[in-house]
Amino acid sequence: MRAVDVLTLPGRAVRVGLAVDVAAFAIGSGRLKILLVRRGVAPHFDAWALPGGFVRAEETLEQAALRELRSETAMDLGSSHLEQLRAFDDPGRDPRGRVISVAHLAVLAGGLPAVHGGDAVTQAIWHDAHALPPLAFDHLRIAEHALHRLRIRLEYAQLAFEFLPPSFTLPELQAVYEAVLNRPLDKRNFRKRLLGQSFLEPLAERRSGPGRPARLYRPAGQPPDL
Amino acid sequence: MRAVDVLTLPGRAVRVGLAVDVAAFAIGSGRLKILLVRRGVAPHFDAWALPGGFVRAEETLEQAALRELRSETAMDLGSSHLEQLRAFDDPGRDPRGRVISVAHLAVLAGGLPAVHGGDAVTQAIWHDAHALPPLAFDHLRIAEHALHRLRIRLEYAQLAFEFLPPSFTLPELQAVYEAVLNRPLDKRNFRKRLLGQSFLEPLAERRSGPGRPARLYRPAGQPPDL
DNA sequence: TCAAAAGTGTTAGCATTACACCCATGC
DNA sequence: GCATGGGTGTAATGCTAACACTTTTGA
Repeated sequence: MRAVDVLTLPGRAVRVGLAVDVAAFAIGSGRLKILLVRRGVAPHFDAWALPGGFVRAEETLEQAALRELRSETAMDLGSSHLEQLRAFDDPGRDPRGRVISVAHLAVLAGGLPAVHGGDAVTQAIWHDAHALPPLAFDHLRIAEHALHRLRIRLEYAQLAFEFLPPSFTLPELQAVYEAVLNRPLDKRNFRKRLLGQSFLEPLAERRSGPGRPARLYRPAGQPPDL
Repeated sequence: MRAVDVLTLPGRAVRVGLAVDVAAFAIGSGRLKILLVRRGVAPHFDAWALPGGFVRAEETLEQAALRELRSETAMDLGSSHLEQLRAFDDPGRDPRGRVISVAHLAVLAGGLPAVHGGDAVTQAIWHDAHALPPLAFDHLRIAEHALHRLRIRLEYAQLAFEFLPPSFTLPELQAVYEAVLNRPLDKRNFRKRLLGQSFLEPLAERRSGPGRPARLYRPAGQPPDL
């Protein structure tokens, strides 16, 4: 690949800091959680924030997002869903000067992965996504934008599956919808709607526990196994 | 405001070129048009492209988009709709090196404003948006993304009004929908749907021409005049 | 046999689609 | 009076929302 720092730009072209921030969601105890870090450096020392940081010259925005998640929270996104939201560019959003941040939405499968503080961060926690504390920079706006997009994707794409392991029961899927939308749904209507569109493929096995065992499903359109 | 080029970034932080590109749409002859420029400089000399260019240190993304539109096509967006789409960051999208472009969607009111070539551009034209020629960089992807967003906004927000002058007739509004969706709509169903949701406020006047004069409307929720 | 959770149908209201004729004006 | 485009209603269909009991298992 071409060297990047020799990029020749027109005279007045930008020397702007480019950052990424990530709103990472997961489900824990039936509630929607968002990943927050406590900043260990200025500016906004000790404030809660979304994980994120500056993009390096040789990486894509997505790679930067993955790297920051790993270094700040010790969490590996693996094959989880990651999508770009938009750039936030309010002048004054960063007291250090002109920094534009490209926000991302991540969705973690299968509960709350362990996280802990790392580079430039003293803590990393999963916080209730419907009751956010004050956040550094414009991260509250970013988090709200991310939640909004998440809800749209839930209805519109099949993003709910991304919160779950490869196979799951319908009550588990319904719990995801309820956690993200933050309201209860009718069981019969939910099943009718989800099974009606053929996004789901029933599996032979069932999941047992207390009560009647539930049928397992997986997202349709996958090869039987791999 | 703080000086920007003295921004101190962590050692390995980015020195990436930051650009904006604009997919600007308008309606002409009942068809959806998109604004294209013919490049007068390398790279992609002489190729068609979306208007755009590098962001300067002191401006926002939106200001950069407006400035590039003005300097490349001599078009002033005025109070027209402008919204950000997303950042495009494929490594290799620009042969000069690492350049990330934040794409924007613009909607022009009241037909096709005059445009002509300007800085670094030999021509500016309104081209049929449903039959795009090959475009420089990844601008075809950007244009398709913009068209997709435009269609979503049409149904979901009230973006159709942005193509029209402050007051307009229902047949004019329907023509906007038909141009953007690129298919005919039923007149009765269209009127029922639009008048049912109370987005429209009827005005006293009518617009005359050949045939029966049409009632004028304006978007609801505006003060009576200003 | 009891507790716990999974599973199952019907009805009413609402939105969407398809479809054809009369109305108001200018020339 | 005729050409031009604006304006109007109804019936069928599909989707959404509300609602309560039975089934299957483990303890």
